[in-house]
Amino acid sequence: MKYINTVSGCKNCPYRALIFGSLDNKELDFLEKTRKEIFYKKGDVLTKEGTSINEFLYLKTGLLKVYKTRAGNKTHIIRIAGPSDFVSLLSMFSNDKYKYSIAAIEDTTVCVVDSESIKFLAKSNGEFALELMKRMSYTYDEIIDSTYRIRQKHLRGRIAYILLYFAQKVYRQNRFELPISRREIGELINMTTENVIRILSEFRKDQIIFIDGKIIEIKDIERLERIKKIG
Amino acid sequence: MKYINTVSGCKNCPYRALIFGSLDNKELDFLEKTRKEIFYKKGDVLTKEGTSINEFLYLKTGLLKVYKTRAGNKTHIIRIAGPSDFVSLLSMFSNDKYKYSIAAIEDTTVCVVDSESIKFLAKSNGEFALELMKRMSYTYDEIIDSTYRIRQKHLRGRIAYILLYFAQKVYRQNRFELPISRREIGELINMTTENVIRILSEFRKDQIIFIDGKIIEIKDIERLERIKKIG
DNA sequence: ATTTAGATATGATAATTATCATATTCAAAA
DNA sequence: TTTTGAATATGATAATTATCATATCTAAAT
Repeated sequence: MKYINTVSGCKNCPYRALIFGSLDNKELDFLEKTRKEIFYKKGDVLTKEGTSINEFLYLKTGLLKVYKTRAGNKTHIIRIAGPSDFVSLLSMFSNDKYKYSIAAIEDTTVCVVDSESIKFLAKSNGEFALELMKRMSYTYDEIIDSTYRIRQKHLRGRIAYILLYFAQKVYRQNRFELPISRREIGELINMTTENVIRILSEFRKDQIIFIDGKIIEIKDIERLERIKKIG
Repeated sequence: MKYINTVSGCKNCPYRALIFGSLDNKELDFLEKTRKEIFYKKGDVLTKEGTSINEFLYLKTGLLKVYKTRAGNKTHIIRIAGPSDFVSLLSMFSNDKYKYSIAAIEDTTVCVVDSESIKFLAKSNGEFALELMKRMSYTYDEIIDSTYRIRQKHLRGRIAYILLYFAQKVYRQNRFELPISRREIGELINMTTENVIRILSEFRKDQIIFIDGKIIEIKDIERLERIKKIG
């Protein structure tokens, strides 16, 4: 991680409206007092499950994974978070310890403000509190939805789901570089590493995708959509 | 459903401290203006996914299931909610439509207040807003946690999990009546009805449980705990 | 009282997925 | 450069789970 010289503050931040829309300039000044902008390299761990929550994280650029580690070192990736996701909203208001770990899966820039400042503003500004709740609830609902959606699919359907997720939601391109390993894909959509590799190979043989290491190109998106739906 | 004559108000409610601890008497009076107490019989549907959220529900006695219906009439039960659970917190602040359906799986009494009143108080009373967030976040975290915990277990482990859940968390007795059918158990822990029945029969043959229709008695709790852990 | 639909029950079989074994490639560290 | 460990890859097999078939039981509706 590396501190970045802050170029511009919250007031002109393109993401301001997403969550800080109800804060006035005075309140933003208050937030900025504890604000830091931090750069994390791919692979860096931002927070670890069980450690104290002191900061409110706010993703500007890059990609993070939110995950949980269970007995036997088994890891579940709960979600992938991108710009405009409010990744530390989870568990921040219910717990003083992180319930999830967060790591960068791409080079990432985050804004960090003191979590007590956020709580103070939530207390004093009801509009802001409602905005936080809205965001939080939306984020959680998405997690639950995708979990149940994935669990009813077969292996091929899950791989189709995750490839389309990266292509459509994250990179908005049919050709992209996977930010995570085959093992991590398995941790995200609940299957073994071998089967992730196997199904990807199947898709390659069926000319649905092109693979070169972590580079994936979707060649037959209709077919992939169909596989996602049925299986 | 049936309206109940309100005997005592929020001020003396045993659950007041759980979520309304930060509201003063004046604010409680405000809430009580729209407050109704409603009785639902087992099987009654309280809310349906997709309909407008107008009320804030607050479970006093009984048991509810929170569920989602997918394409092909496939149902997922997201959670079982009991007294002191704040069942309509989910999606209330992110959406004006329910994201989940709710039905009574036992005779149930709920308090209902206008959702706009709750939002008004959240806006004007920051402490209350934080309490709501805390509850909401806690509830969501529990759902996510149990989902991931269940999905890594085998069938026997899942049945052990759900039996111990009812015995320990819901009824606090080794002998209890299942509030849901075998099919619904499957919808909750992700397995087919046949396999739910089969594993229950296995447990009966192994003298781990006694079964008489919906009545279950856990005879060998240590063994069940072990099955829950390993499988 | 009879019908009927749904719930419970069990066996046989098919489908799905994990595990184990082994090989190769790749990238980081010595 | 060599070594080493992790990631990718593929096949064979075992384990797990779903599906299909069929039967009985139960409770609600006629």
